Amino acid sequence: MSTPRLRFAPSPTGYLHVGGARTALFNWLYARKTGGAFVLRIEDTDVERSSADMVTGILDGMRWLGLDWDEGPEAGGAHGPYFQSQRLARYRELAEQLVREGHAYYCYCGTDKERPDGPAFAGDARAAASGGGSAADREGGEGGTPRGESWTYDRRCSRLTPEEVAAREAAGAPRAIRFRVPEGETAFRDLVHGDITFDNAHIEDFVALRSDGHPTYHLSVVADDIDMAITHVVRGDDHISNTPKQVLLYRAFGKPLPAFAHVPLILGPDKRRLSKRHGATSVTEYRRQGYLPEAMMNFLALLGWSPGSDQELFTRDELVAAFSLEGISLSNAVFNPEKLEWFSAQHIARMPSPELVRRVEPLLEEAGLWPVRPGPESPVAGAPGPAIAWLARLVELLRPRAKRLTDFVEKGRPFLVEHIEYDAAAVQKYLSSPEARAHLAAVGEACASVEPFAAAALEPAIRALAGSRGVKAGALVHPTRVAVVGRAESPGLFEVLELLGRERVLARIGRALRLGA
RNA sequence: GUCCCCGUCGUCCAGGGGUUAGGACGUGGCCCUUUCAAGGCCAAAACACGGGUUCGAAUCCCGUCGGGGACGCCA
Repeated sequence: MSTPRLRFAPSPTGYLHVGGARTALFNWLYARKTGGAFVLRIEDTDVERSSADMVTGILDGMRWLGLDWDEGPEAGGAHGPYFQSQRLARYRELAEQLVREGHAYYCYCGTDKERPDGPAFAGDARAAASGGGSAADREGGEGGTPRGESWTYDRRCSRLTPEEVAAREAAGAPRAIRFRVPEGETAFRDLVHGDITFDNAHIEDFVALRSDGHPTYHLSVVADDIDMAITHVVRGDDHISNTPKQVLLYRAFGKPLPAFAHVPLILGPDKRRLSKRHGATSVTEYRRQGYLPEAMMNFLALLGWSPGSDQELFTRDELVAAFSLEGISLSNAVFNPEKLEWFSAQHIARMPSPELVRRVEPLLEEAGLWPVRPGPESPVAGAPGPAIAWLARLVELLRPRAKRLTDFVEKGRPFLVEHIEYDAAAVQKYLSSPEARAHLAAVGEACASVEPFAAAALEPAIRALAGSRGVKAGALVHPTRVAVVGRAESPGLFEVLELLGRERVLARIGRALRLGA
């Protein structure tokens, strides 16, 4: 077989959500693994609900995740255009071809609500589900004999005489094009689920071209997948029941079927399909929350796919190397934000320092914390080397307890502002007693003279001081921590002191001493 | 309702005729420790149910139940 060609075909009626992102990821992984092409196609035939902003958002989300496409918007390609709204003539041509060849017919029924005599259906699924419509009702109607037991369009327009057609055309009745579903069964092989067979009696004569000339989903995907030479259709399980219609279309066009692979859906904690009401579902939202894109990719890849081993942490390249369609699981998966956070922490822990600094810096800038303003208490003032080197030290100090990039902003704040805020509870707990304040004052004196002002010298000095004062080191450490960062938690105190520098440490201890005086 | 898909710890995955049913997240405990994390160790925690087939079933078959999805001139 020629090289694989895969595609991700979102409709720009919303942002890129995690389900779509994972579908895109599986397609991308397979394309990259096999050296095939990854095509991005925008399915914007629903003019009402599509918007250019959504396209931009989806593209941004893809880029953030690192899912680059070989053909599509902004990339071009030999099979364009890649916006369905620019391919309308092609769909019409194909729809007319179907009619010409007897695979489809004109339908003048209009939509359900447009018809004065109600649905032209042997039954109405929604009404029946809510208690309406008996079997007797269904079978009585004019021309309405149910084919099989499903409630499908009664095909009344397929039986129109030439005179009736002429009359409707003369009256200027809007017409859609409906596909004529043949008798029999439609089967296809799914790479994930195996062979799947549908009785055609359950497939209705679906609309291929709307009366406004726009194609429906079934026509446009098949037309595009044929024209774009797509070899593998990897998409959500929710498309399984659409597939027989599309298979019928491929046959009517006389084209070979692509390989289908339907991947399980991503569910919310309530086991229902993940949606807005489950909270954050857009990829952009996770980006905003500070998750690393490589963590998101890693997490998403393992939702519904397994390498067959116990390995969980993967780099992008490792995923590409390990990926295979055989590892896709059969059952739906619940999205677990806590595990995502774990992946994020793990990827932060493994990221090379310069890269991590490069990611943190813009967030600090956005928060107005970087670059630091010049001044006597500027954190980098007394520090050796360029400011970026100082930032790298800060990032390394914070790294072990960072789960997201935003943690560097929040936990880094005391190191980047001149006047820190004091947490009331921490002050109350560690700085309110006279003993604590006396200890703190003593630490201040020690800090004024210890040489060099580095963790390696500070630690023995402060421990010795604790010994001479007859207390445990903690009795000095805790008040000092609160004094210099304003909180009860921080990285190791001695490293904190060193990074802060003598000037700022002494200033903050002095201020803390005056705090409740 | 009809059709389709699915069913291993709370969650994500491994296993797939004979295993003490494995790993990870989360949870609990312990260790480390100046705090908080991180890290290390330990623990609790699952084969939906019922029939077959078989010497033997979590694994194969059937049924039941449960869950999900699709039934638009949405995609």
